[in-house]
Amino acid sequence: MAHARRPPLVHPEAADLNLYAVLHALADPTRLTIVRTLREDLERACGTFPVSVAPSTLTHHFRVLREAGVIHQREDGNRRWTTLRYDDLENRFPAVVDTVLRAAPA
Amino acid sequence: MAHARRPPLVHPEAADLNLYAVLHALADPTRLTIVRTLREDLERACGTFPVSVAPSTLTHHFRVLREAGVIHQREDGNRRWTTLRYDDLENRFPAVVDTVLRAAPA
DNA sequence: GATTCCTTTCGACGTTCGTCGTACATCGAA
DNA sequence: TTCGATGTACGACGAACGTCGAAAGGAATC
Repeated sequence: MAHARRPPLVHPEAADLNLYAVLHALADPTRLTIVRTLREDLERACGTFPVSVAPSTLTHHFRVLREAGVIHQREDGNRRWTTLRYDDLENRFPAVVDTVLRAAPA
Repeated sequence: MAHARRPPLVHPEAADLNLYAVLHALADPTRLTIVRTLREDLERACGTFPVSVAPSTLTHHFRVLREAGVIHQREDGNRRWTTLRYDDLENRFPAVVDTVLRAAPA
């Protein structure tokens, strides 16, 4: 019987998204770079983001984004693929993501 | 010769506003309530906001907002009047304030 | 002067943050 | 089976956070 080798990834329900958690998640240069990258490319592996922090730091930022409901991650072999939960975010907080991205320095 | 009795209030230049500082400032229920109140009423005295924290905590939140460039405060007697720096915010980060306010729970 | 009101400063508290190094687990390929 | 690549978990660190109470300053009023 198949079961998860690693603790399963927890994603909040769309209805449970919290604006303050989302804003906090966006209020960091590394994390906002991740979000902008995902807004352009649909899906990415963890190691392929144009950020310059240690791998363990990157894992931390992914957790913050994931627990805030900003991103979704799925396992595939020893890779972890990440997508933006754009529809859920739009539904709960219309225009927030794009407005923030437009305001952010490139 | 007139001079300030209290340390003068420091406000960042409009050109120095930092998006991450602004997002962090908005990512707190008490502070976002202050911003929403100021978006409706132009100017308010410190003690007149519909928030329920200790006075010293309120002072802390005002400092966070002021140093992020979100609000402006001026002295008048023993009152401190607060306004939203809406034009400066719009200029640097168009639509961010209203989009966030629209997304926030009432 | 004395009093009262508005707001701040200070110090404290427990918590969370962003960062990292190290160690580990998993997978795919040689 | 061994190796390298990918990504996580854990523990640590200094710094900042949100909160409060106590004390104080300055202004208006009695």
